[in-house]
Amino acid sequence: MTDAQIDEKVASLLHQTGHRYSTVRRRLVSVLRTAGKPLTNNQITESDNSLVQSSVYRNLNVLEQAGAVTRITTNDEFARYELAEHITEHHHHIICTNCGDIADFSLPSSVEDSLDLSLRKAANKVSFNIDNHRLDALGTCASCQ
Amino acid sequence: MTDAQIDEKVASLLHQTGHRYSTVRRRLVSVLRTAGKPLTNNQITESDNSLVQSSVYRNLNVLEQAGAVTRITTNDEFARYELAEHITEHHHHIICTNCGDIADFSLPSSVEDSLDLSLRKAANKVSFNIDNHRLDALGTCASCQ
DNA sequence: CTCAGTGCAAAGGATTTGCATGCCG
DNA sequence: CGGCATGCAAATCCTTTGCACTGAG
Repeated sequence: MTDAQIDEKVASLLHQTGHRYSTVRRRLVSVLRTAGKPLTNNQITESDNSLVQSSVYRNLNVLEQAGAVTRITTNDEFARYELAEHITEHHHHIICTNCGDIADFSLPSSVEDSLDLSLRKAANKVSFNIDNHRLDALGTCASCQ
Repeated sequence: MTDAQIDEKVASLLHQTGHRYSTVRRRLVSVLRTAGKPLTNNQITESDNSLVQSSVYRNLNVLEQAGAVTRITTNDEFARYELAEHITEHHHHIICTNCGDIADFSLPSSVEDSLDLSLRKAANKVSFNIDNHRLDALGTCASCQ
């Protein structure tokens, strides 16, 4: 998706939920798009220091409810945000268990498919409805090795 | 693993790291074993109200560093703990996105194997060393549907 | 104009820590 | 005994919220 297409998509999502695509929200989307990986609130305000902590939190929540960004948690104490998958595409994360840094990756669709099938079977047994899955690889990044 | 075997294993892990297998720690292990799914600090103190919040936190950290329990985070605001996989066995979680409740499940080993292989390939591309993976299914539990 | 959005500062809430006391090895 | 472990209360720190002001439509 091009930058313009992303903007259009996010604007549409926001308007559908009765929100404006304000300057701060545009900057947030821009930072997340450029990063290409999930960012903490701190990483966001460091990337663009015109942004204020509380506004970032508030707007990430708005964008999440609009379906434009996704909140993810690793095992450290910070929540991270990335653009939603219908804006980027389905992917997974490699998480550094030492410093918390994240890289994105994708799986062959054959693997995704057999995974989906197995998940659906497993969910039946415990009476859950599955909407989605989340697969993370845990290890150490290049600079922590 | 039988209860006695678990106790022995945990005791060994603690002693190796210079800790005692105290009464509180025994109760913690007992609660986690009985639950059969990851619990929050609150769920733990509710299950055994002889346990005190701060001691539970402190001892979960000790047990985690000893390798006896694993800390996991869903997308809600609470950390959860379960017995480590070399005490139970490799498994995954189905997380209710509404109430945060968790159920355990396992995958056919054929699926696990192809997954592992794909993960290793993907990790190479971004110079990560993979230790482990984490696969969660996200959906709604029976009582939230 | 008007109301959603913003920045600042203060409040919330899960988790951690200091300290005096208790108890295992 | 000696030091790790515990309980209580206070402190931390990420995140949320109240409020007065600003700005988009």
